[in-house]
Amino acid sequence: MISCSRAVPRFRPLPPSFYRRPAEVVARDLLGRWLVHEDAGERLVLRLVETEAYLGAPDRASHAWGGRRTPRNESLYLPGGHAYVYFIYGMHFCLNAVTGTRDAGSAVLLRAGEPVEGAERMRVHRGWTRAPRPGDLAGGPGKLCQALGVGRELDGVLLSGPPLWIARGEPAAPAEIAAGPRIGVAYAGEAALWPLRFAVAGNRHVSRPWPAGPPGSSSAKLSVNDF
DNA sequence: CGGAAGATCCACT
DNA sequence: GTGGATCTTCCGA
Repeated sequence: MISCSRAVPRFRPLPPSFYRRPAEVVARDLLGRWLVHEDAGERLVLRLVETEAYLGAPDRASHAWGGRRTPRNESLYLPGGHAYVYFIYGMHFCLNAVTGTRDAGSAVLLRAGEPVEGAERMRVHRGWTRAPRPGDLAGGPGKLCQALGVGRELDGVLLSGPPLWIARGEPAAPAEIAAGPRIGVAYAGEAALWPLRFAVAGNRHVSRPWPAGPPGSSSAKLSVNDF
């Protein structure tokens, strides 16, 4: 039999060229995509519902602010399409997709996802004994990594195939994308207010309730070019 | 070399 | 809504 069995269209990875665009563009375009981690024969899949863009040197909230370069954030300077994983608060990991060209220092933080496959395994990873509620498994950057079993060993890997990649999935329509200020970056001054947090409007798996706005408004019209 | 802060999460009041 | 956990990393002295 001819080996034509390589087709895995359902989990076809996004190409590196997808990531070699501005972080705020990639952050929007990642919503609805599938984040896949394969480990020890088990496949865990999340549909991304919340992201944040970090713009590099000009962005005070970014680990690459002012061109800061240390052993810890070295992979943040890889070409777009690589993973940047870091350890924070003494107990959590956060996963980013690096964007732009080599040395740009820009990335997208993957903040929340909705279980698509392997929810039972994610529940075990997260330590839940009872039925989790929406957001319990991957409704936050630390939770997302714990649910998928992502740690520092994946720092710097290419996100275009096993063990960790992002697949085409079901991209969110631009009209259903909400934008707002990023979370946990108050120290960044004015940059903290830039509308670089994106989510699928109304999705129950986001990390936090969306900032109060006019009822029914998704602030989808907020332009990232306005600052 | 020491101190302080951190792209978080959870339990508790 | 508030505070504690927990420890690596970084910067200033």
